[in-house]
Amino acid sequence: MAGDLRNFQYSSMDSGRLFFDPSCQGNIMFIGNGDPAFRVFVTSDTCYLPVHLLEKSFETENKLEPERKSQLANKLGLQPRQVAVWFQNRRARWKTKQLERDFDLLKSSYDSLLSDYDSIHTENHKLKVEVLSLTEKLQAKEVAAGAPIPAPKSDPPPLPPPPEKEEDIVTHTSTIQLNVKAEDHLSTGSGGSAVVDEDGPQLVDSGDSYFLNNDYPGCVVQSVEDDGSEDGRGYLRCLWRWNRNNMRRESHWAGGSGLKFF
DNA sequence: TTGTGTTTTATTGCCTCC
DNA sequence: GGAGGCAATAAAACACAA
Repeated sequence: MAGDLRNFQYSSMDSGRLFFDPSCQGNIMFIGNGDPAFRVFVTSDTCYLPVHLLEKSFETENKLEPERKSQLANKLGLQPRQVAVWFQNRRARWKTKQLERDFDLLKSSYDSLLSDYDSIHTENHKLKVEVLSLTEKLQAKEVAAGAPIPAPKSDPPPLPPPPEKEEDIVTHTSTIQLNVKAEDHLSTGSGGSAVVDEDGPQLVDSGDSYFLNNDYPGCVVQSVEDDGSEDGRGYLRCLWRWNRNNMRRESHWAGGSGLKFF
């Protein structure tokens, strides 16, 4: 094959010596000794290795219509089937990468939620301690004034300390009885203050719309009182819950929509 | 040099759409 | 029924550490 060797630099990764083939109308060169498998496409300002040409085409459209397949195959000196296979494998690689990106996004979202959970849990504990302290002060004041003292229904046991690691949260959460009923939540209305359920220490609503609910064991539930639909109904929605073995949180599970209308 | 892990190319079987 | 897509996987090439 007639021609000469020229320096080639496509990028920091792709460089070397090219065999320039003047018989190819000046726009195709070959890496090394001219093996057609290593041809390079040259425009006025850019060199394309075959894979670059395929990549460029893939960026434009990741599906390959027959006409474009034939064009690429002709240009690259490949069988149309090889071009099709390349696109197929390229789509598979893209999908894998996309899954990795999605996973990273979900993980950062999960970490953020976990952080929110921790701070809410800490705040919850502080408020409970404050309620107990104020209750004791009130009782002492009533004793001093000679007023009859209503017997407390029960002394809520102290909450365990807030979890610090994900594994701790699993254990810790399983120690809390989730027995606040939806009515309890709804009856707290717009007061916005933390409420201690009279059966125990499960507090749960700070007046916002996230709480624990017996209809959804293990769930953190959101109450949506007006979903914007014409029927005017609201609904409860399980935002996430611990899976069966309390090993991890899950936001979707088989067997239900996670919605309960009221 | 060799064992091991990764990447790329190609094949197979199944599914969907026209 | 044929074309094309996808998932799974085999085979070859390649990279790299011991």
